[in-house]
Amino acid sequence: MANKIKLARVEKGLTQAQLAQRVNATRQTIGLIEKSKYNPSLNLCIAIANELGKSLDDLFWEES
Amino acid sequence: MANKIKLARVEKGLTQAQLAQRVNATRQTIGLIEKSKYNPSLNLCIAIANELGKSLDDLFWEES
DNA sequence: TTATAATGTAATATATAATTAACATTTTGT
DNA sequence: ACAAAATGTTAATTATATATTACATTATAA
Repeated sequence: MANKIKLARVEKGLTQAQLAQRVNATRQTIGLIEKSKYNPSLNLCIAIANELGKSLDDLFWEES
Repeated sequence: MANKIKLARVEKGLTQAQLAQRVNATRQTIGLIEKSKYNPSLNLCIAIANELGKSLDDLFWEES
């Protein structure tokens, strides 16, 4: 699940720091979201999705 | 945007309090999210979506 | 109308997301 | 191998989502 975000980021040719800057977050926050089971805010999720050209479902949804 | 959640909830025949209980939140939190006065956590968004039979995009995504 | 359920809303308290700073480790390029 | 960039990770602090309590207002049904 986390790797979907990392994959989308790398496909865009962005570092964690670059993505963080573009969504007004810190590198550490991006790293934690990509890695462990962080629980980010909806607004941050939306900003990340917009920046990576994906939707919320693309990055954060798991079919149950 | 906020009304999408309210609409989905009413379609399911649930009150704010009932939905809140099922997603381990409070009635007030649900009410504020419906009024889009809050920035809920991803986990809560996912719980709400699952409970209402919708996806994240269905409830929280706006095409930009 | 009257009672009751549902929702709105505000104050304070608590849990945790997110920041900041710092240093360690890994990766990448030369 | 070496240096630089990228990422990992931890501790302390700040910002804010969420809970709790309480009361007000609006809907719904008898």
